[in-house]
This record gives sequence, C-alpha cells and structure tokens, in this order.
Amino acid sequence: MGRGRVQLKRIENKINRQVTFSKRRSGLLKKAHEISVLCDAEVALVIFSAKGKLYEYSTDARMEMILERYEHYTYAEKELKPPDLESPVSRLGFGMQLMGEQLESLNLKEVQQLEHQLEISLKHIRSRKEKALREQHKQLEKELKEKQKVKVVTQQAQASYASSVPTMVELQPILNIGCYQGTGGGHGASDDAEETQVRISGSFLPPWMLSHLNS
Amino acid sequence: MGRGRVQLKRIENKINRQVTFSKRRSGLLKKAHEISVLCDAEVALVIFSAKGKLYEYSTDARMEMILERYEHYTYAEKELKPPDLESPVSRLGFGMQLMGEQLESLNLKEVQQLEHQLEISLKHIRSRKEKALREQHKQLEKELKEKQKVKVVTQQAQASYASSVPTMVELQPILNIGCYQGTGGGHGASDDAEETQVRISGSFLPPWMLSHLNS
DNA sequence: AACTATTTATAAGA
DNA sequence: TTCTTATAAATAGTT
Repeated sequence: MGRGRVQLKRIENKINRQVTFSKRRSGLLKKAHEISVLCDAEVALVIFSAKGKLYEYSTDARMEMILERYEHYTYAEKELKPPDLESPVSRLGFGMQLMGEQLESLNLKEVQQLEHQLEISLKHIRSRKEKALREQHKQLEKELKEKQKVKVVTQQAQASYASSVPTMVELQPILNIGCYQGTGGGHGASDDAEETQVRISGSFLPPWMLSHLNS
Repeated sequence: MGRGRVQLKRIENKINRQVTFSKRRSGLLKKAHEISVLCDAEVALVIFSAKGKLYEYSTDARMEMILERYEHYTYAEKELKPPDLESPVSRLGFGMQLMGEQLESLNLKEVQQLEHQLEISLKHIRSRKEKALREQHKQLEKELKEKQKVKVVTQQAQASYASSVPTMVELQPILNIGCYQGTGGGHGASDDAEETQVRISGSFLPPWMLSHLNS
C-alpha cells in the first residue's frame, strides 16, 4: 500500500526500516483492536522492535489471561514432545536456553546470582565426576588383574608382568578419551530403565550456541 | 475497507461476524508476518475466536521464547507478585536442585557432558557479567556528573536567593510525577520513536483507541 | 510530521 | 465457502 510494491524481505535502509516499523506497528495494533471488537475475539499481540523495545495490545488489557489461555490450549501438544521436559536435566537445559535468549536483558545482580549458582553446580558435578572416575578405575584394575591371573595361569613363567599393571595416572587419559567417544546426539545404549537422560533437544550444547543454525 | 464505513463495534449479525473474522484474521496474521520480516521485529500474535478456536503467529515459530521475553520484560511491573515459578531463572534453579538430588545416579559420560555444558554456560554468564559491570560503571559516572552539575546550579541559586527556593534535586521527583511520559506502548529502553499515549489503570491506550472520545 | 499516489484489505454482493 | 468488485484504509515514497 503505497507508491511501490512491497517485497517481503528485510528493509536494508535503517531509517526506512524504522519509519516503516513505526507506521506498520500502529496499523497492526489498530487492526488487532478492530478484530477484537468487531468479531468478539480475544487477541494478544506482542511486538519487539529490532532494538528490543516492547509494544503490546491485548483485548481488554487481559494480556496475562490470554497468554495463560494460550499456554493451557497448547499444553497438550507440548507434553507429547519426545524429550522428557519434566526431567531435571531437560528442565535445566530449557532454563539455560531461555536464559541464553535473555542473557542480554538480565541485570548485574541476576547475572551474579546465576554465576554463583553455576559455580556451585559445577563443583557438584566435578565431585560426582571424580567419584565416577574412581569407580571406573577400580573396575578396570580389577579386570586387568583378572586377565593377569589368566595369563599367569596359562603362561606359568610370566610372574614378572605383575609390576606392569597400569597406574591410575596412566589410566586417566585412556579413560577420558574412551568416554568422550560417540556422545554426539546419541544416548547411551546402556540402561534405559533409568530416566537419567542428559540429552537436551538432541544436542549437548546449550542451544544459544546453535542459534546461528536456526532460520 | 470495503463498500461501507466500519463502525468500531461488535458486528451483531452472526454470519457477518464470522465472515469478517475470517477475513480480518488472515489479514492480521499476514501483516504480523510482514512487519516481522520487513522491520526485523519479533512478533507474537494470539487470537481466540468467539467460539474459542486458537489462531497464532510468531516470528520464526518462536512463540514460547517471545512470550518468555515478554514476561521478563514486564517483570518489573509484577514484582509485587510471588516469584514466577515459570521464569527461566526459577526453572533453572529448580532443575539444578533436582539434578543435585539425582547426581549420584548419573554415569560418567553423562556427568562429563553436564560438566561441559555448565562450563560453556558459565563462560556466557561471565561474559554477560562483564558487560553489565561496564554498563553500570558508565551509568554511575553519568549520574555523578549530573549531580555535580546540579550542585553547582543550586549552590549558585541558594547564594543569590532565599534558602527556601527548592533545589533541582527536590523538584525532580515532583516533575516526574506530574509530567509522566508514556512511551508509545513500549516499556523501558528509550530508543524507537515515541508516540503519545494515555495510561489508564495500568494499561497504555494508544490514540486510535480513544478516537471515539474525540469530538 | 504531513502529503499523495498507489497498493492492499475488505464489505457487500453473487 | 469462494469469487468478484467497489470502496475504504493503509502506507511507501516524497516534501
């Protein structure tokens, strides 16, 4: 509507884009209000400008109620999604994702609280990792000794090998390498009985790192 | 737009209302998409028909994220309410808590993945913290300069007039209350062209909604 | 921020 | 419902 046809693509000229945004925004808000009144519909409209400023319209100023109604309406759909969204890890991932989106808008205090929380969590995780590592070491050592025993039994003269059992220090890198293998998007073929999924949205990377892959 | 002028009031004829709803709905969705693409804006539009059917549009199908962004943006206004358990930060905290409880049951691989994710997240958070710190610093410096300016002015005033003349500092809050400026339906940031609006009982009303009040 | 030439949206009719 | 068409509205480019 105007002197030229509209190409549906981002207006590159900044001034032009700003002016058009201003004009169309008021047009959109007006039309949202009109359909609401004329047709007895309930409308919620949220617009963030490119600069991040918020504009909104909602029927009878009931934004929260309409959004709640929306959440309720779409609730069933979300529950069917594959990953268990209620699992702690998924919830964590979701929180992280949302936080990534909003990081820019958090204030200093919030950011500091988050940092603190993450540090604590990281400490717990590492402590747990150490324990898991130790357990695996023990297991491997045990298996090695078993093998050694067999060797000793079958090759009775090999007693000198006993001192060559790998130490913890030597084992470490092997373990690390072995355990990082094949984690990309796959879930362990291990016990599915446990609900302990670490997979988040098909990826282990925080979603905001992948944002450039999205359309 | 059509063969007759539009009265902004509910269309009483049911058939007519339904037809108009259908037409205007598609028009509204189209325009929401257009402003989103043309102007690089983020839009969330939710429409419930009178019969309760849901129609929606959101930029890049990111409805949930846009609504979260909205919730966060308007958080300040809702500060009086109990903590929002659905907020990303709350959600994150809850996830962390549950995860702590379940840590023991994670295997080594899962724990390492979690550690990795947390490290990345921490990096993001810290980067954001740096930025927030810098911003706060700038703001403080600015305020200091302002105060010093005022001091100079008021000291001069008090020197030449009676001491009962209000200082700028005392006047400021009064001025702010008396001359409240709406921000074009937007909140916060001072960018984007402004538009005069009237705030009534917690809602911003744009000029076009008040047209029937004008003679 | 106003002003128009045009394009778009759409009310009514078929 | 869908299409057609006359007209009202929105708005792109200009001043």
